[in-house]
Amino acid sequence: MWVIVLTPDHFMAGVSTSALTPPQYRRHPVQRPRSEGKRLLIVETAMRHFAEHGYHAARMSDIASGLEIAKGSIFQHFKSKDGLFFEVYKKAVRSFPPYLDAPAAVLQKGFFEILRYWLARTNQMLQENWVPYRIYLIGNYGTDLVLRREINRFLVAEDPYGWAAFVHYGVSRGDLRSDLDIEMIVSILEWTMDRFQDALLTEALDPGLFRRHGQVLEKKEARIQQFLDVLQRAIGTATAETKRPSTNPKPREAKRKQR
Amino acid sequence: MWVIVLTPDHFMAGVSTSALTPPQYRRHPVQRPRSEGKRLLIVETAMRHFAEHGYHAARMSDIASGLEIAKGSIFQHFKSKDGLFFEVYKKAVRSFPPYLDAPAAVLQKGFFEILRYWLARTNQMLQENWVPYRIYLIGNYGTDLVLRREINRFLVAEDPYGWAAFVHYGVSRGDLRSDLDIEMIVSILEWTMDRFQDALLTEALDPGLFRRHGQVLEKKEARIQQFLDVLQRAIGTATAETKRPSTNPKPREAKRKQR
DNA sequence: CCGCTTCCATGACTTCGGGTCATAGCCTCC
DNA sequence: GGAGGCTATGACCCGAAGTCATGGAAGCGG
Repeated sequence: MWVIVLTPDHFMAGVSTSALTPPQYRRHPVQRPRSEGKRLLIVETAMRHFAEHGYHAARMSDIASGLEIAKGSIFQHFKSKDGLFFEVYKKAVRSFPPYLDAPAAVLQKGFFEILRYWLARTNQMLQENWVPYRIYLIGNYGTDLVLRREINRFLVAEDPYGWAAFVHYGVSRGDLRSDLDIEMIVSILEWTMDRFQDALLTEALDPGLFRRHGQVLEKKEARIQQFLDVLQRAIGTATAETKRPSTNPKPREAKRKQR
Repeated sequence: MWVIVLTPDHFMAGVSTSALTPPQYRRHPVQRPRSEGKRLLIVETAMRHFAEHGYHAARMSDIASGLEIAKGSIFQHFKSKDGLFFEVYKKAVRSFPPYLDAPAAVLQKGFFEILRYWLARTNQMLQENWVPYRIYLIGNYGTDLVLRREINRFLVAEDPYGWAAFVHYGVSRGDLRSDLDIEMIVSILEWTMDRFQDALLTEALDPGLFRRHGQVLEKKEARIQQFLDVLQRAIGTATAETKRPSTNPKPREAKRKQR
């Protein structure tokens, strides 16, 4: 009944196109090298700018002058500011490691220990690599709904964290309940992990962006433990083992019974 | 080490001030009636506009002409577009019912049944009242990070859904685990409920904004059930009862044993 | 009833930044 | 070396947020 005004499909036509248009150059079978290289340069510079200033405060002219090219040139590579940011966002997100990219030793320990591994590394990874994380943050919470829509489509399509594979791994190991829709498990994980990591991250990246959790590193370990405990109960099988490594556990073999 | 560029405290000075400045009028003890009334009118009109067009596409001039006043006038009431939207957002969010505002009959049934009650009503409430919900959506995902920051501060301060009280209620009834930090429970709930409702809502409000969950009403009931089941395991006590009302249950009394 | 003060509405004006376009240069291939 | 089409350029446009000097209205003291 009400009118939803969202610019329809053709909105990001420029963006998607530029991403999907391989070489439609004349009859050259080879792709023009310059073009791709330039695009990449622009994306890299733009990423820094967006990360430093946020989406709205970033100026196309600054990005251009940072590259010592004309503003207009950027618009020949990327249809719009939105389009450029979208490319930046994709690049940033693609640089994140999938969950299953943990060391073999960690992989063996099972689903929740893998989660713990990544959560514990969150801070470190952030500090080594803050730019893409900030882009991720900006993309998720600091743009227009229209762009957000496009971003979500991308996330669904690419699943950069590899949730699907990871959850299947967990289910096949018997670490995760098999009586739930996979979809539901993935959703729950995405939602909570995103926000939990945001909470961990933004204490450093953007204090005050997210609610609560005022404490510092001391409690961090404990918080992660508690969070994993909750998750384990929610979607894990009742082996009740990964849950509390009371002090520091060793009995980790029985777990391999593979459901 | 890296530079976080966020306009500092004085950023929304105009906004906060305008909200916090009661009557500093001359020596009239009474507040000027005109001013408040006008502010309200503007906020109401602006809310419709923002809801219909989104944040960026909403034009201050349209809002003004919708009210048949000059654009400049709006800027005398609200320092900026951001400021106006923030007021709109606050008004929208304040109009939502707290969780504990369920009918007494529902309240008796315990924490998770209250959740179920509200989830089941989500669609209905949306349709009766889509404007503030859309404002909520826009505020959460469709603005700048700077604004988002302010919004979060507001949400923390006001807790419009009354999570704190609601969770305490749940704990005191023995519906919720008491071995977790209250903070953790509240966070988990906020995160998942927000997103779950978003998923339910945006199917209607903004298809494609959120990931997955393609199905329709048929499955909705089942999804709610599954979601509550997961939540129950995660943060609920093991009374294991609220969980599965197998078909359509009647035995709802035993629950009152109050832990 | 008159001047005075304070608030408020006005709309023309400024500023600023995203996006455009005609033009010129350049590269590759024939 | 000529032709055809990519690509860079920067002056330009346009739209929208935000400003400001002005005039008017409403209350107050006398």
